[in-house]
Amino acid sequence: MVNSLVVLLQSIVPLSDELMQFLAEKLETKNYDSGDLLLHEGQVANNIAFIEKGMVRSYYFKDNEKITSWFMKEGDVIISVESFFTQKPSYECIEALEPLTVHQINYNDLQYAYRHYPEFNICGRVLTEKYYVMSEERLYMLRKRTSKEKYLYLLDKHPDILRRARVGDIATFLGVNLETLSRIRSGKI
Amino acid sequence: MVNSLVVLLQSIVPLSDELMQFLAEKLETKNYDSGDLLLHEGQVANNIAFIEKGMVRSYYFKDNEKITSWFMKEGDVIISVESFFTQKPSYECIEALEPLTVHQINYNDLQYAYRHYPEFNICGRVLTEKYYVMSEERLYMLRKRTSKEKYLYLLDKHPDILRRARVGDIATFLGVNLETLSRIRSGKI
DNA sequence: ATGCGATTTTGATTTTTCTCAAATTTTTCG
DNA sequence: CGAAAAATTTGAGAAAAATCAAAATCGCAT
Repeated sequence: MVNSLVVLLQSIVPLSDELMQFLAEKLETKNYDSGDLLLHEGQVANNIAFIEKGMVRSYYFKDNEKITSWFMKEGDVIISVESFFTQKPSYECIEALEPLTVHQINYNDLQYAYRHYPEFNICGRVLTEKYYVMSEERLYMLRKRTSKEKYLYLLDKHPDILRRARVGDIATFLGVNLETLSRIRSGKI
Repeated sequence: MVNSLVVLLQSIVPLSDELMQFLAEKLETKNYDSGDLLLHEGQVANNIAFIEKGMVRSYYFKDNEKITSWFMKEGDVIISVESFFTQKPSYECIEALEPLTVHQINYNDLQYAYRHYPEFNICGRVLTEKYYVMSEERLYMLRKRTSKEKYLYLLDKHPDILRRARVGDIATFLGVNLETLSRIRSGKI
């Protein structure tokens, strides 16, 4: 069901019947297994997806190491920001960390909706604003000085991530060594 | 003159004469001296401003230290993202680092423009997308491991900031000690 | 030009974090 | 269930960065 997405959009601005009809036609539901990639490095992000169930992370390569850029879960709208907005090849991958169900719409259909249903631009703007604010919050977190401060902030704001994601993936997100994070978690630091 | 702002907006989407008229009426030009605050901590960000000339930084307090969150300069649109979008009191301050000229519009007028001139939402969305991408780029920079890597990345992408801003302000932005940054700059690290 | 305050640089030492290596625990799947 | 793989924890030593203290330089106002 696409219901939870409709609820989200309607909470921003009432949608016309035609727009609802258009979205219902264009939205595609997809399922992934844990470990599957929704977006590969070098590929242009062609879809924007709403997570019905499960969790993903985006990551990029640096010196052959996978660096996590963020985690997203049910209720979130996911894209590779830069690639989708600029329609250039992505430096990021998006990986399912759990069995995953998403509803997605492609770039062209989305742009069509923006052009033909003016109120939909409000949805687009408000959602973009929301994700921008969240991006700034991650910046706030990463500028914390010590590894322990970063960990504690993440624990406070996103305890679910610490429960559901791997230590190694969280470590690269925080810019901390895997072993250091393990020591922090077990109270040795 | 508000010309450079109009050029920016028109490059995103053609604006109707009425909208241009509305903006011309509502935009207010303000000048600040170096060191002046455009936004104080605890104040709700009421204006979104386009920088005609000069540079600013946003910062917040942590343990009585001012932590720089970003630098913005001529051609940029500046706000305290979180406070303006959510209309809650800001944890950030915005400080002029040089003599500054901005053109600003207040929150209510902007919301009015979004409601009455649908095409203006496109401007809003596209600008927000652009700043979102830039925010993600800062995250990329901060996740670099060593202090030197962060410095070199900033030098590569924003050499003007390194020229125009104080070492101490750049240091808190990068999450690096002032003395460490000084040593990196002089090649001792 | 000159002196004061702010900013930046330099030095020595301590603390934090990383690295490498290995042991342990957990998860996956035939 | 049980073996293999993956993930996490632990330990010891090395490297990076922070801290504290002081000197040097810069920028501005008189």
